[in-house]
Amino acid sequence: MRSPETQQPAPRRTYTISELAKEFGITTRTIRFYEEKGLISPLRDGQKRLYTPADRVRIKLILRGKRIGMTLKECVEFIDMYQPGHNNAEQLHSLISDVKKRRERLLQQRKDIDAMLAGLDEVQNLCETTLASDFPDQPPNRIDRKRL
Amino acid sequence: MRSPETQQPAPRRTYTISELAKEFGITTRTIRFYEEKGLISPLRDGQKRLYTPADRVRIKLILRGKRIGMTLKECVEFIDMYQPGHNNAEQLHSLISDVKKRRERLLQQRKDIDAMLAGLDEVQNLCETTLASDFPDQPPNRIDRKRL
DNA sequence: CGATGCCTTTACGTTAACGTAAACGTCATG
DNA sequence: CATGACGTTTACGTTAACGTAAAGGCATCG
Repeated sequence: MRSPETQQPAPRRTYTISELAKEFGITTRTIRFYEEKGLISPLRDGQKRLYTPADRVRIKLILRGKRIGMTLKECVEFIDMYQPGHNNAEQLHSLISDVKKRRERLLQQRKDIDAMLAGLDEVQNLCETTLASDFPDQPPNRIDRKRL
Repeated sequence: MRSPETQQPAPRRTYTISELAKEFGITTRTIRFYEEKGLISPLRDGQKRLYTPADRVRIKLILRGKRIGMTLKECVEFIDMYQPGHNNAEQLHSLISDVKKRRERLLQQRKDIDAMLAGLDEVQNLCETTLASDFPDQPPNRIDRKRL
């Protein structure tokens, strides 16, 4: 054999549907649903689905999108931005325009989040100072002693 | 008259439903729906709804929550954190615990957003360098000249 | 006084994103 | 060879968040 120790760089693995479901904390139904909607296209071993590392990444990206409130449609749109496939100048300009819009939305969302985080800080401070002043030296695990 | 020029500090205004709808770019149906779900409770002038500045703020907060993917239920929960109403130590501790959980989620969301923003930057750079190298000196507003 | 504009309520329709159940194949294992 | 543990397809159910339409009240404008 020529050149031993020259195996593929590693990502020669595949995943079953339940492996991925478990890893991501979702159901197999959800993964099949994403396929049904064209978000992923796993290989097949006979009947059974086989997921490549690339499929796994797509799912990861989908879930990331969902966490910030994107619809599945928006998730695909976003993921598709990464794929080249676009060639001519017009398409490139259009893509840049899309990128800019997306960025604006993301920046707005980050503003929203920062505002909410600030609010949470206030609330927590208020709670803690109230606790410190109204219930000083509260021993932990004190039995419920209501009024008097 | 005693102490003239001593009127209310200003927020003596109210809003109609369509005023708010227009301001926030939503429909009156949406606003009524929020009321139906108990998210807001406007005053009435006979039949007609009258919204106070406080109502307006609540709507603003709801929309902010929605922008980052919160459900309406979550929006109310979040808004309710601001309201005092909680008195005893147990409730305060519980509230602090809730605040911490919310903060974790928000921080995760911000991570997600930052990652996506980084991705967008990459895509845009790629587009622009491709444009610069493949289509140098492209005059702006060139008339559509397809093939030859 | 009829049309227009804004408001109301009631109620059925719609879309997204799955959940849930039924009914079946396939392999390994006791 | 029955029994799980996993996989499959098909199909109907569900929830959230409104959309849309029907039918009507009240004021104002020309």
